[in-house]
Amino acid sequence: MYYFSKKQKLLSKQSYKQVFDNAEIKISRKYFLILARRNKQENAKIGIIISKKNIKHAVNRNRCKRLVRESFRMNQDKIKGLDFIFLARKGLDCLKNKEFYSEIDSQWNTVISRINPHIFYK
RNA sequence: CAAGUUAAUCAGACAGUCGCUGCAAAUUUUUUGCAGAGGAAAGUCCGGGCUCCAAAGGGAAAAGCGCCAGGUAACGCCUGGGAAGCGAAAGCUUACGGAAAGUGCAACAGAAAAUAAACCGCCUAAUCAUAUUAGGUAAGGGUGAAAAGGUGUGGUAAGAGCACACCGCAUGACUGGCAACAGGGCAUGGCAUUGCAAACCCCGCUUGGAGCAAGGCCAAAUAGGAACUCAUUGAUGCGUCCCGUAUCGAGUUCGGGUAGGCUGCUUGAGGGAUUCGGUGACGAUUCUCCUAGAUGAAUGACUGUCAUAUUUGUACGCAGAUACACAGAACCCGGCUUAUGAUUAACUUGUAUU
Repeated sequence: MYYFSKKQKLLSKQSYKQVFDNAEIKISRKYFLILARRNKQENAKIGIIISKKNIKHAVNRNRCKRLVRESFRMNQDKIKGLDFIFLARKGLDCLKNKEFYSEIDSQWNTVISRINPHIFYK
């Protein structure tokens, strides 16, 4: 089952800091930046950061968050045991939903390909 | 049909799959059921509730408001009325108290900007020879945002409320109105009081401060600490100042409150309907409904059908594609302001037809 609860979120300042300080993978694209780091748990976790500077209206910020979360939810079994931080850049809110998904879904695969030598999953 | 004015309503609908937040129930950790953004949730510009600050006291200062009456928990809001202004009209707009309490300012231009004044002009007199000096004048010219009532007749050296008629203005009574105010009616006055109070100011009314990160409870760590008794007149604090007022130093006895969690938290000046009162804002009455509570912050995604708009292809039956405004609750209400897609109704003006 694909579900998404508080277990899959980064909740505290410390856990954010850990990912920022020792990010093993960086994926930079035009509209966003993904940081990733291995954790010692089974779940994958994600934190989403969208600043007011980059996306002005609260409606669009919420929409981006929800779409990123949805994409993460559908792909989470591929990327177990990793902590992510998703940073939005300017212009992310201009994408339509379909374009949005095609942009992000492909990134999970590149994450796997980079991390694959180090990790085994059941 | 076109242009405009004023109100009101809606914010695509339904079904399925996966997911999130809260509540309830079961079973015990997973299921099932129910509920889950707005008219502006926005700007944070006003006004309250609620909470704490020391008993939230007195005075000064400061700030806000300002036609009248009503509504309201309250307001800088709303309703009705008055006045002034804008518009051809429907209608709209207004910081709309006081300038004879005092002070101040009025750029440039202009002769002069407020105890009036005299550049050109007009008139009189003198000199002198067509200009100068002295006086009178406020009709004409020019300047300005603004120039000390207007028009006409009489009058005069020329003129002037100097006099008269009409209009305007001021004051007083009277009439109407709760009042602001109104009155081509009455009396008095020859006209005084130029404008600016969004200059100081005066008058009237209002205002203590800070905010749910308020505040309360449970509580790892670490240092200060709390109660009682004794001593004392300087410091600190009460978020503008003064008055006023609270705390402190020593000894004894007790304990402490940051991370984190819980609470505050959603039943309320609540919504809907009926009847009654009121021009209306609104008030009263009875019945009925319960309708988000997140906290690295839920309310989403995908698919299908129908509906709306645009557009492409049309065999005029339809088929395909695209789009669907402004915008996201954070303690809660009442307003204001700004953003914005439609639809409907009433009214005004113009045109065409009958």
